[in-house]
Amino acid sequence: MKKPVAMFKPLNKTKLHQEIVEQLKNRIINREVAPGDKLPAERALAEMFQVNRSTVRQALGKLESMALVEIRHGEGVFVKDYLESGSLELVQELLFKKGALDMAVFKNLMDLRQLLVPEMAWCAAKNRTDAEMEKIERIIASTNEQTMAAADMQLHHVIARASGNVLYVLMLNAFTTQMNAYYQLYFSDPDNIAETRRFHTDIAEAIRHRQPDRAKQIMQTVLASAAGKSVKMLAA
Amino acid sequence: MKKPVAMFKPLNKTKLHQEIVEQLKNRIINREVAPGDKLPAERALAEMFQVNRSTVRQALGKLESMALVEIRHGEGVFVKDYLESGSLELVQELLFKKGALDMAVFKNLMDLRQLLVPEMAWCAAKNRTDAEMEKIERIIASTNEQTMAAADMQLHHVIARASGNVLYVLMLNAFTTQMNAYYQLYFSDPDNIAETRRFHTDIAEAIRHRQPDRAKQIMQTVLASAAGKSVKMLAA
DNA sequence: AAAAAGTAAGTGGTCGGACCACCGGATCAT
DNA sequence: ATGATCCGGTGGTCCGACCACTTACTTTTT
Repeated sequence: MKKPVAMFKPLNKTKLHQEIVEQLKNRIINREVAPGDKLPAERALAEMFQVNRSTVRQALGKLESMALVEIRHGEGVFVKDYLESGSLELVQELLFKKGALDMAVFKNLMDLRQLLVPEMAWCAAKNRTDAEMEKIERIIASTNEQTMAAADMQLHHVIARASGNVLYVLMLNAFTTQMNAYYQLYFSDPDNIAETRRFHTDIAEAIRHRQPDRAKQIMQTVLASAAGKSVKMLAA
Repeated sequence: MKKPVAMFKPLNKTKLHQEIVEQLKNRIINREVAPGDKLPAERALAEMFQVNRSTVRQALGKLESMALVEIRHGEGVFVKDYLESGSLELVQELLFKKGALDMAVFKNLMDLRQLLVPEMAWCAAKNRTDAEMEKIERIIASTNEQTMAAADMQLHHVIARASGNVLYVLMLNAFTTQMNAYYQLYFSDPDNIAETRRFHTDIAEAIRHRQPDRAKQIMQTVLASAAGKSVKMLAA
């Protein structure tokens, strides 16, 4: 398989059940259907969407594992309050609630990042193994302007693993997955690329020398700077 | 509908697809199948589990939304590395990986809690509305020894909402959902119930008077104490 | 010989239609 | 009233068929 370098991106071959998930998810998150409401029966939904019942069932199953609905055998499908039970996967939906990016949620995300990631770096500087240190340096060495976005994500991931706390890794995954668009915007500015490169060498050095406080401080500075710039860029 | 006070709890009417999810999930998390491995075809799995293919498909769909597998049309189902992509829902599975509670993961969880929850309280004391304050006091007023566990969870939830950061709420959900067993153990000690009651009035006062630093400090103290006790209780 | 086109087999995606399991309310018998 | 029974609505599972996509192999063309 050859890699299409600057080829067109493959079209959305949206699967039917995915589309159903999207529609229902949006209506639930936008509160067009209230928590506690009963959804139409599977057979009725199938009729409405003009698809087979098994397709509807597949979609409902996914909504259930997102804790957006509760399926009760013999009774029906009921909408849940996602603020009561929803999981972190919902971040992406909340970020783009009414089509546009919700600035309040974005700031929430930045705040949380500002809290978590520096602490993560602190732990990494304290607990890292030599193998992990090597991996960090390999990532930094083998990157260039084009791949900076990917490298930055990888680096964060390795740092999370080096922290010795699995939960940091899982948490980072939840955010990372849907931040691509934002990363692309951020790294469209060459200044940011240069700054990130500097940051990478700095944080690597702090972790190499096992200096938790310094690693934490570097992260704090960089994130604060990045968050500030992002808000400005997104305002435009 | 009457509330069954100390009634028997409903039995496990395990659905077939749930059981399939369990089996596959465990094998993946315990690395019995490696990331990148191809699972048997749906038709083959159906044969092995002695169920219909649609049941298998339902299970695979759930595994996919947990980011444990990747389903590629025309190719097959492939195991993903949950550390690369898994979400916070996996906490429960990791906690009980080989049947028993994994102490390392439990400590990870406590660490994360110690980082997040005090910050959450800080924000709540800063941003709370009067309506939220009322809700807090209502919860505290209407609780007794029996309902302390539930009240504590509710309180945390309201504080999360009062923080003004949706992500705290979602994050708390991810943990809260599967902490019932732990809560039950913790509140089996009357001393802990009494201490929690004191804590509730303290934190409420700090939030009422909008004293972020004090709220944070109270949370830190209480969580540190609770974490310490828990580790001891679980060792037994 | 190399490249292109075609073909077949394997796999996930959707379909429709059937039956089973479960719940809630109405009805009936006591 | 109380309990038993029935019945309609709903989710859970099953079957077997066909469609859509991918891969590897074969054939044809150049």
